[in-house]
Amino acid sequence: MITLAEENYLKAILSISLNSDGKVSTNAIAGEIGTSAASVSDMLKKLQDKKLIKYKKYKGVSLTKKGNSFATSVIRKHRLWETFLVNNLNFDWGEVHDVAEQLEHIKSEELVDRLDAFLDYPKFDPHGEPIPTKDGKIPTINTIPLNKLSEGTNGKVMGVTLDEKPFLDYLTKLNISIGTEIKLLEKISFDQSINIKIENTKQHISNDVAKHLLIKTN
Amino acid sequence: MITLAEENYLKAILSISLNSDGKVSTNAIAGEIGTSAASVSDMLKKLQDKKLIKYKKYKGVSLTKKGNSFATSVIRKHRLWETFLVNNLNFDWGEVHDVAEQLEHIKSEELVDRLDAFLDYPKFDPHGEPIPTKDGKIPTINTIPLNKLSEGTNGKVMGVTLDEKPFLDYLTKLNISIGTEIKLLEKISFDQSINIKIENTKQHISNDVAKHLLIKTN
DNA sequence: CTAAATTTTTAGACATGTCTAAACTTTTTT
DNA sequence: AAAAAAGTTTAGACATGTCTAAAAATTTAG
Repeated sequence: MITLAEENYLKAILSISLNSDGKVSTNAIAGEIGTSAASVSDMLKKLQDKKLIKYKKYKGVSLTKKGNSFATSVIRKHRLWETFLVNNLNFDWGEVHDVAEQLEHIKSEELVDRLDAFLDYPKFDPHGEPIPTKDGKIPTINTIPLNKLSEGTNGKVMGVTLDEKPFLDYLTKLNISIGTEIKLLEKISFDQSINIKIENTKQHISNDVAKHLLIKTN
Repeated sequence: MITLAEENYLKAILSISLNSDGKVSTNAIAGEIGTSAASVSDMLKKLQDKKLIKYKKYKGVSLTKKGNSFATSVIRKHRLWETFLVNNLNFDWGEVHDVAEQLEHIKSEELVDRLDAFLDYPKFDPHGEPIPTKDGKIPTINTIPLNKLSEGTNGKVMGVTLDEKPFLDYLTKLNISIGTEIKLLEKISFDQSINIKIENTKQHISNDVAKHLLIKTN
C-alpha cells in the first residue's frame, strides 16, 4: 500500500525530472515539497525499500518503472480533477490547485476511469498541461516557451507550466488564457523581458512570466 | 485544524446518537469505527481538549455544538459525493460507499457548495438518506421501518438505513430500490420475518432486511 | 450487597512522517 | 590540492494514531 506522503514524493520526483534530466537531488525534492532535506533523506530510504526509486547515497534518485507509473497516475488524477473543477463546477483556473492536490490521492481506479469518461477523455487540463492516459502515455503538443521565440513571431498560447494562483490571476489580468493569440514584438536584452501584442494591444512582461507560457507558432 | 481521524470519530458519534439517544459509549464507537476501545479512549481525550465533545470518564460522550456541526458537515459531504457518483458517474448504489468515505474528507467549503449546486441541491442521497443543508439542517420525511408496519399495509420504499454492498446487492436482487411499492402481507412471529408483495410477486424477507427499509405508507 | 462480568481507562509499545543539530560527502574556489 | 562551501545523511526527538495487556470503574446477578 502506498501512502499519501509517498505519492507526493513520487510526484515531486517526476515533476523535477521532467523539467531537467538526469538524477534528482535531495535538495530539489525538499524545495518542491516544502520540507527539510533530512526528511527527504528518510523518505528516500523507504521508497527504495519499496522499489519505487533507484537511489545511491549522495548521488540523487530516479524513478523505477513502478515508481514512474504511480507518479504518472497521480498527475493523471490531479489533472482530471482540475478539468472537472473548471469545466463542471465553474472554478477559475487559479482556484483549483489546492483542491486537486487533495483529490489526486483518492484511491479508486474505477472512479478515475469514470471521471475520465464523464469528462469525455480530455487530453489537456485547464492549464494546457497534458493529461496522462490510463496506460501512462502523455499526450504531446509542439510548443515552445514564449521567451525562446524570436522577434516578430506569431503564436497561440497552448498552456502554462506554473499552477499557482498569483501567476494565473496575473495572466487573467493581462488578458492571457489558453488559446490567446500573441505576437512577440521585441526582446529587451538587458533583463530578458519582452514586448508582446495581444488583441492589438501592446504589453510588456518579464522573462519570469514569459518562460511559463507555452506557444504554438502559426 | 481537524484531522481525518477526528472527523471519523465525530461522524461515528453522530451516527450512533441518531440511532439511539443519550450518551454514546466507548465500545459503541469502537464497534462503529472498527478499532479498539483503548484507541477510542485516547481519542476522546483529544476531542474533548478541542471542545468537540463532552466527556466524563466511564460516562459516555455527546457532541458539543461545534462537534455536531463538524460531524454533520462530514455526513453532508459524504451524501453529496454519493449522489454525484451515482447520478453522474453511473456507479451502482452499492459501489459508492468506500469512495465517498474518502471524498468526504476533502477540505474545501467552496467545493462542497459548488458540488451541491451542480447536483441541483438534492435533499436525499441515492439510498434515500437525507442530505444536511449548508446550515446543518437535516431534511425529514415521514417514514417507518418496514418491520414496524402492520399486516395489509401498502407503502413505498423511501430509503435504506444500511450502506453496505452485500445488503444493497441483495435488495437489487429482490427488485427493491428507492420508490418500489411494497405491501406487507404477513408477519411471522417465530422469527419476525415477513412476507411482502412487490409488483404482484410474493417474497419472503428476514427482519434484518426489513428493519433497514424505510417505508412511506399510502 | 457482595461477587462476577462487563466496560473503560491507563501504561507502554510501535509505525509513520516530520523536525533540528551535528556529522559526513561532494563540489567549488583559490 | 587543500580549504571553504554546499549538499546530504544520521542521530535523536516529537506528534499522531494505533495496538495489547493490565488495572480500574461500573453494571449485573446471585
